[in-house]
Amino acid sequence: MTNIKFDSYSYLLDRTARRVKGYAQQKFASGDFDVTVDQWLILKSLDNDKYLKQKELAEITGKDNPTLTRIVDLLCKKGLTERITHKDDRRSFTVHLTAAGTAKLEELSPRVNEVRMKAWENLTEEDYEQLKTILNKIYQNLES
Amino acid sequence: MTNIKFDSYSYLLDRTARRVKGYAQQKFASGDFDVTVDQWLILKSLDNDKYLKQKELAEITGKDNPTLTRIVDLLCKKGLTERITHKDDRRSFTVHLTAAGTAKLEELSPRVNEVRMKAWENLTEEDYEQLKTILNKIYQNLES
DNA sequence: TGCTAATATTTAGTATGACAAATATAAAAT
DNA sequence: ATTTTATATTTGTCATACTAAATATTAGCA
Repeated sequence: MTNIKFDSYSYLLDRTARRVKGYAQQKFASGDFDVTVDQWLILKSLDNDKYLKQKELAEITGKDNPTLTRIVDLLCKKGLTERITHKDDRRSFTVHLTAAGTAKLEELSPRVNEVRMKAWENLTEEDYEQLKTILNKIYQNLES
Repeated sequence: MTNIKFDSYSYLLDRTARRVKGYAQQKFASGDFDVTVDQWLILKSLDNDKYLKQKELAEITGKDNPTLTRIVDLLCKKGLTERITHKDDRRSFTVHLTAAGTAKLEELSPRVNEVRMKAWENLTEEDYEQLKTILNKIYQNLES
């Protein structure tokens, strides 16, 4: 018999993820962070790996290419990142942080962590580990 | 010290939820379900409670009012639901399934469950329970 | 070399999601 | 009874997703 509860689990997952993102977005907005949650994710990725092709950035952040293009567009318009033609492959752009982008990252890092923490209150270390494991299993179940 | 890992957990949650929804959406599309995942959620809610005000539907499905209005617009355009002026409150509409909507629900139910199951393969009963508990804790941490 | 297939990015179209403001109606208050 | 306040829905705007198609460039192969 097909089990009906999986549909509800999917809904629960979706709802929770939306609330976590929405809560952060509200705090980002009210705190005048001047970036969205998704834009922040790109900045952080570029802090870890200084020069990334958009393709790689998309891979790392789990965004598709069109979405990534638009987020990078917005970040460039804000002067936080810039596109540089890839030296070996003229199809590609390398994206990296500008000085302003680096400054923004420094400025926001502690404040973002502050905001992010709220969702995870009252969870034990074990909860984190279990959640991580389960989410990764689900992710892999749907791989390609 | 502010703990940096909460930002990654948030990302992991977001990424997983997007993949679960995206996977289902792909199957919905390739199987010619003719509804989106979110539209399906509305249909299912209307199957549980036959006559709901849009406000109530929004509450139940966790959508905001403008989003709900638009999803119902699409469902009505497809002839799967209809809006009826509320008898006591002319500000409100009551939404309910048409015959076509009921038929669609019958037809898709088993196929949706089939699709939804995939994400949860290899998870134990205990995993489900833990996930549910943890997600609900997170949800409540961010309540209003 | 020249042709074909693959890859990186962008553009276009539709749907969702959040927020603010507009509209219509109802309920509360004076 | 009239004014104020609250509620239900809609509309507008921007950002994010996903798909498909367009463009540019590179790589592989006959």
